[in-house]
This record gives sequence, structure tokens and C-alpha cells, in this order.
Amino acid sequence: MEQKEDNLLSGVKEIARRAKVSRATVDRVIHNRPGVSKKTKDRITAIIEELDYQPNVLAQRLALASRGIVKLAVLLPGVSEETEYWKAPLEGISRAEAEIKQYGVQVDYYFFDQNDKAVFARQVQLIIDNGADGVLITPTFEPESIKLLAHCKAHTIPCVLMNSDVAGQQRLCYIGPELFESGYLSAQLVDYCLKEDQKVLVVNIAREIENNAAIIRKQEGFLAYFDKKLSKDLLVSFNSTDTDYESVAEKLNVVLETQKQIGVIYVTNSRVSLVARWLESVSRKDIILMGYDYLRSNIEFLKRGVIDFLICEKPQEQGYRSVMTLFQFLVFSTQVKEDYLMPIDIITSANYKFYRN
Amino acid sequence: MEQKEDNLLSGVKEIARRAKVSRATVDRVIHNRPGVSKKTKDRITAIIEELDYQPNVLAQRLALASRGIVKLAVLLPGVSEETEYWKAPLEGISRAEAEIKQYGVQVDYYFFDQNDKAVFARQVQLIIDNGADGVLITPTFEPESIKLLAHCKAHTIPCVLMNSDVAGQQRLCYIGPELFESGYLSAQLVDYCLKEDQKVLVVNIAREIENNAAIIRKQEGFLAYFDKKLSKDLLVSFNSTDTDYESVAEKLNVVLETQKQIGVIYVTNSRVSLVARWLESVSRKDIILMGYDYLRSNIEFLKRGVIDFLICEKPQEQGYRSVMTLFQFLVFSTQVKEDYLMPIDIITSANYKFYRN
DNA sequence: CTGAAAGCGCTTACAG
DNA sequence: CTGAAAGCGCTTACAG
Repeated sequence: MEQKEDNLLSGVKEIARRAKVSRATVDRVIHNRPGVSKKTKDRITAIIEELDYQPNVLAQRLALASRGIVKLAVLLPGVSEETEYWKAPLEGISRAEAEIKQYGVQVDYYFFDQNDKAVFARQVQLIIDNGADGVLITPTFEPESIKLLAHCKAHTIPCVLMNSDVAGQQRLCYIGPELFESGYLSAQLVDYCLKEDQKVLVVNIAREIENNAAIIRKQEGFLAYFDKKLSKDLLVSFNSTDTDYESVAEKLNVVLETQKQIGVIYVTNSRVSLVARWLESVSRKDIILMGYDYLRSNIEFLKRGVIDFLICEKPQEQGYRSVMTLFQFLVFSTQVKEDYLMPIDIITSANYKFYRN
Repeated sequence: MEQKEDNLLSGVKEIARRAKVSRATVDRVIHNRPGVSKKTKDRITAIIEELDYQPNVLAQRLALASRGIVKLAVLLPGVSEETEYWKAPLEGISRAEAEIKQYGVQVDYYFFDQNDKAVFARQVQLIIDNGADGVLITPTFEPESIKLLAHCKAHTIPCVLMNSDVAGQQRLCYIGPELFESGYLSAQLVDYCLKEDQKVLVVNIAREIENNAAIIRKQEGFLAYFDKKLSKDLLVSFNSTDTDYESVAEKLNVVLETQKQIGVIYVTNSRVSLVARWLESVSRKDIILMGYDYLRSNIEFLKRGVIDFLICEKPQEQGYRSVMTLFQFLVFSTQVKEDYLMPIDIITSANYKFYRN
């Protein structure tokens, strides 16, 4: 290793030396803070430009470490047997938390039950009461989410929406998938796999389907493709508001009995493993099965060839990125330009090994 | 924001206070450096454990900034009209460089021409002559690469292989795709798309096909799938060592004239746009086309529905991650556990908009 | 074997 | 409007 010398050429110190002012004054100009005469300011600005000064982020953060605690409130579904999906975003959030807690960021978790609107409402109130410098939410229930967004707006608290969006509301940004396109992509894959004279079965499995913005949006995208490129006549569908295996199996029995040409089944969420279990039990290896999310149970069926395609939108990264965005915004006043739309990944038995949430 | 106080509880300072020693001594223990009596060391170790001390990475790096320059040598194909692919890894490398140059890392670039072994050999010699603290290479030509690897081993210089691997050589790690699996996945996609009585055309377009480890490996994976799940009788293939459009078009004309049942064409590298151009010119919209890499020209054909699938392995991330791995290893002595195999991504006209290299 | 002191590059009260 | 000084948490010559 050679000795380095060139860093003497940049830095606040060098700027101060050239401008014949103190480092504090340079700092004021860099951060556009008041209290500097125009003349001095112009002189310093010129030097900054000339040197193409880039702040040392490390040093910035380190210096900031002495400041107060930043409180982030995170509202998302709790992880349970039935909702394993939410483990991934939580992991991403925890990873971000671990990275930034030494810079004085504290993350407060508020969990809710996707089947229980009351808990959601209560947690929203708790966030408002406890206070927070930044908020991250999964807006499962829209009216209550809007209440929180309004509160944030009134108190200029930045709020990141994750996983699904709420139309027409002011927020710092949305981080998650473009659900319509995700449904559209699924339909495209179906199209590639569909043989002549075959039909497609669309299955929705969720307790509150009409209130589930994600399912509705994905389905819209899916239908849009068929409308445009094929025909809606090829579609058969059913809903199951019961999410247990027996209920789903029973409905599948009926539908597959009457519809003999079903070649592909598309499940609009991560519950696809229920359908897989049924397909396996009745040994229908000829049917192609598609659904959502890199969950352990889904991957097992993928490996065995029962599930053919899983669509996945990097849930862990969603969590990580959401927290980091709030952090950057609050601590470094980093401009947030726009929403961050996740890639829509296609997983099969041949590439799941290399996938990273 | 609240005032923070809890950070007083951890940190080198606090450990030193409790152990009644200086911070320097604590530092010695933390980094397992010699020159501390067993008694003192044990006392300090116990306190470190008790406090579950986690070093502040920011402060570490900042303190290290005063040390010498770390020189990284990067050997990879130059970017040209014909090899646009290499822009992406280069971008990743530059991004990493920008992030870490303020910590005293200097990146020296050595470009070569994939069609010219002599240049490669010359650049290898140059790296050896100029010296480097860490090396990152794309081992396009194997014997010359092995020479460099041997030199690195002899001088204990860490070397990262990127994009393709060299078997049986000692190196810090390999960062890139599992090419066999990538070919296997392609075959699986083909299988989903193939209609009855259709055949598959495999096309290799490259100047030195027999020397191109990447193409060979992908093809092996592709064939393995057909061997296992379908039949090699379904395969037709040809090579073109000329990489201009006319040569490729001519061969395609001949093959497609004689083989009437071709339903899918699989191109083993990013040259797929040449085939796309031909397909478009002869208006063969019925044929499904698959190939590699998120290049501008490929994406154009993808949008228009001429190319159906592109396989992509995050080339930009490969570059970024390779440099960062060397950086972490050299500057923080971070253990490198194993190779990093990239995800194998599937891109279609429905999800390309959200893809990030 | 151990410690006092200076330094990494930036920020922030505080004093004037 | 401006500056001197202390501090963020860690590392490193240097002296003993």
C-alpha cells in the first residue's frame, strides 16, 4: 500500500483554508443554513464547485451520532402460521434497524391481524398517541390508513407505504410491487403454457376478498391480459373466503369435476400451497399451477413439480428499503424522488435455489 | 426527537473505564493483537462479552481513512458496440469505486478484447508488474488467468473471479452465475412453451465457441434438461463463428428452410438480437425466442414481442459486489465465506420495466 | 506490556 | 455574521 496524500486537496478543512474562513462557516454554506454574508457564501460556493466537493458520509453520520434519537413507527401484519409471508418484510426491517440503530434510530413495532380491522385501528391510534418521527405502514385497511396519513400530513411526519398503495394520499413514497403488472405478467406466463382448447382457473383464497386491494388489483391485471390477447371465455374462477384446506379442496373438487379442460390454475396470493396440496392428493400432474411468494411450503411444492411458477416481489428488500428511505430522509434530508417499484420475479424449480428475497 | 443516553453504556471507552485500562489496550484485545498480558486480556474479553460490544463501523472506517491507499486491479473486457454487455459490470464497479474511494481505495482498470488473447496476456503481465493489493478478473482466457492466479497465490494477493469461474484454482471467491443451471432453466422454459410436435433450435453465436466456457456450460445445462425430461431428438442446433448479421441470417435461412417444426429458438448468449432481427424480417411471429441479457437492443425486441424471454444475472451487481468483497476483505479483514451465486432472472415484456441489473 | 495524545472529516453548541 | 473548541467512536504511532 502506498501513502495517500490527495485527500488533503478536498474536505471542509481545505475549503475553509482557501476561503480564509472557519470550518463552521463552510458547514453553514454546505447545508444552506442562514447566517452567512452573501459575499462569503459566494466565495465558498465557488470553491466547493471548483473542488467538486463530496462530503464524507461516514464522518457526517459519526458527527450526527451525538444527536437525539429518531423514532420510527412500523405498522405491519404480525407473523403467524397462516401469514408466513410477513416474516420477510420484518426481516428486512430488522436488518435495516440493526444497521442504523447505532446512529440513534429506534424502531417501534405495531403489529396487527389482517382479519381484524379493530386491532389495526387501535394500533393506528397508539402510533398517534406515542408519537414518531417517521412512519412505515402496510395499509391493509384503507380508511384507518388514511386517518394515519392525515395525521402525518398535519404534523409533517414522513410516511412510507409498503407492499400496497393507497390512491390519492400524500405520503413520502410507496415501496412495493406494481400489482396490476404482476397480474398481467402471470397471465402472460399462463398464455405461454396454455395448450390448445385448455382453460384457466383463477382462484382467490382470502377472508375478505372484496376489501383486499392487492388481490383485486392483481386480478385486474390478469384479466386485462386475457381481454387484450386472448379471451375472457377461457377463464373460470372461484373465491374461497374460508382459508382452511378442507374448504378449498371441496370447491376444487366441484369445479374440476365440471370443468374438464382446465390446464392452468392461477392463485392470486401465497395460499397457492393449498391448491398444490389438493392437486397432489388427486394426482393431477397435468395441470400447471401458478401463485405467489417464496414461502417454505410453496417452495416444497415447487421442488416437487406441483407448483410450476411463483411470482415474488422481494418482500425482504421492501422492508429494508422502506426503513432506509425514512432514515435517509430524516437524518440526512435526502430527497425522495419517487416511488420504488419492486421487480416482479419469476421463480421455478430451476432457479429458486439462487433467489434472494 | 428524544435525547439519547444509552450509547454511553457500550463503546471502547466504556470497556476501558470498566477494565481500568486505556482505550489502546482495549483496541489490542478487540483486534487480537499481541502485547497484552493474559490477565488484562481476560478481564477485557469478559467485559466485551458482557456488554455484547459491537464496533461502530463508521468510526472504524473513518479512523482507517488515514492509512495508505489500497490498490485494486480490475481486468475485464472493454465495452464496445459489439460487447455492450460489459457496460453493466463496469457500472457496478464504478459505483463501488465511488462509494469507497474516500476510504483510500484506488481502482486500476485493465481492459482487453474478448477476441484477442494477446491483449489479455499483456494486461495480466501489466497487473503483475504494476502491483496490486487486490485483483478482480473475468477469466475469459483460462491459461493466462491461471498464471495471474498463481502470482496472486504466491504473493497472497486476494483475487475475485467474476462472471465465470475457473475450476480447481485457489481464489478469494467466485461471484457470478451458475451457468449450468442457467442453461437448465432455459430448457425448462422452453419445455413449458413447446407445443406438440415442435422442435427446438439451439444457436451459438461467438467467435471462439469451443474456448468459450460460458457458452459451453450453459449448453450443457440446457442439454441435461432435455436428456432428463424430454429427448435430445427434439433438438436442432448450429454454430456461427461469424457474429455479423448477414452470416447469422444466412444460416438461419438454411436451417429454418429444412426444419419446418421449429417452435422455439434458444440463443446461448446476448447475441439473441441478431436472430430477432431475422425473425422480424421474415415475419415469423409464431416462433418463440429466448436468449440472454438485458441489453438495449434485446429489450427493444422484447417489447415488440419478437424476443419472448431474456435470462439475466444481474451483471451490474456482480461488479459492485466483487469490488466490495475485495474492499471488505482488505480493509476490514472480513472473512469471505463462499462464492456468491447470482440469481437467474427471467425477463419478459411484462416485467422488464421493473428489472434492475 | 501499557497509556497519553493526536487524528479521521464533519457538526454543533456557545461566545462574540 | 463568524470562529474556537469540543465531540462523534475508533485507531495508531510513539514513548515509556
